[in-house]
Amino acid sequence: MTTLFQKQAKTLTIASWNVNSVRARLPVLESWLRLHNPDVVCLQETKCEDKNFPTEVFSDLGYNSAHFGQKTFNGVAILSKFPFDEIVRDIPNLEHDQARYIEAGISAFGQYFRVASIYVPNGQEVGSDKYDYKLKYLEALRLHMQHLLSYDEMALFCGDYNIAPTDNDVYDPASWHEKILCSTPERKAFAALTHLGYTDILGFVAPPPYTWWDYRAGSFQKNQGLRIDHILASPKASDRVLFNETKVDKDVRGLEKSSDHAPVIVALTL
DNA sequence: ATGGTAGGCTCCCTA
Repeated sequence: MTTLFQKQAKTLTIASWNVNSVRARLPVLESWLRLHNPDVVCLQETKCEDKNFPTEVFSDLGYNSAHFGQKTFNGVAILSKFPFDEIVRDIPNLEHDQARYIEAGISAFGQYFRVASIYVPNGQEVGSDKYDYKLKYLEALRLHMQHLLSYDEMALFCGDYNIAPTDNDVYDPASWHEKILCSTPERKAFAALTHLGYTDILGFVAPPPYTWWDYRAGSFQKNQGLRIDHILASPKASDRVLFNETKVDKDVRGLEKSSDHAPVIVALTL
């Protein structure tokens, strides 16, 4: 028997998945959404313009969608069972170049929270122009996340950060030593985000769950993976995280025509 | 030092 004054705890599930082309991934993505039915989904590498985003497929599954895309490369989206109160495309005060960041304010069960879907540049090779761009991008992201901390909200920054935070997140640390995704400046840039006060939610799972396996050389079959997809939670959000329901859905990576990344999933109690 | 696969799109780039 509940009273008017008793609040019922609700669980909110949020998933993040680099799908490596939303249109190529539709069969796998659609069946995965039907099976897991997460409340909010952050997608990266949609690889299409807004006009080609399959909005109807997701609305048929009960999702509102917000997409920020471009032709051929990059592209990020947020799907939500709850309506969007606010949508921000691109990191504010960053000169627009590539579609890699979208953020939404969402109200669920009478509570407001913020979710961002992020696709950090890969960087290609340490010392390259693309590597410099990656580090600049991470600094702009840090400044934005620092600013948002002052809002004191529940906030989740989900996506493909293209950084393995420690050697524990790499199948063969010796062969990846100071290579792209693992170099010290990249790791310092990632640590700078957690040092702001955000929690790397998957970092508490043991053993560290890999989220990406190269398509090449049978990496998945040999479990030669890296943990590069992350969910960073603000203090108010991390207080609500159900850590035993935090995971990577490795199974879907083994399906035919799947992405080279697996989805990461977190649950919050509201 | 290089190759291996996948996606989008053009005979190559990004990952």
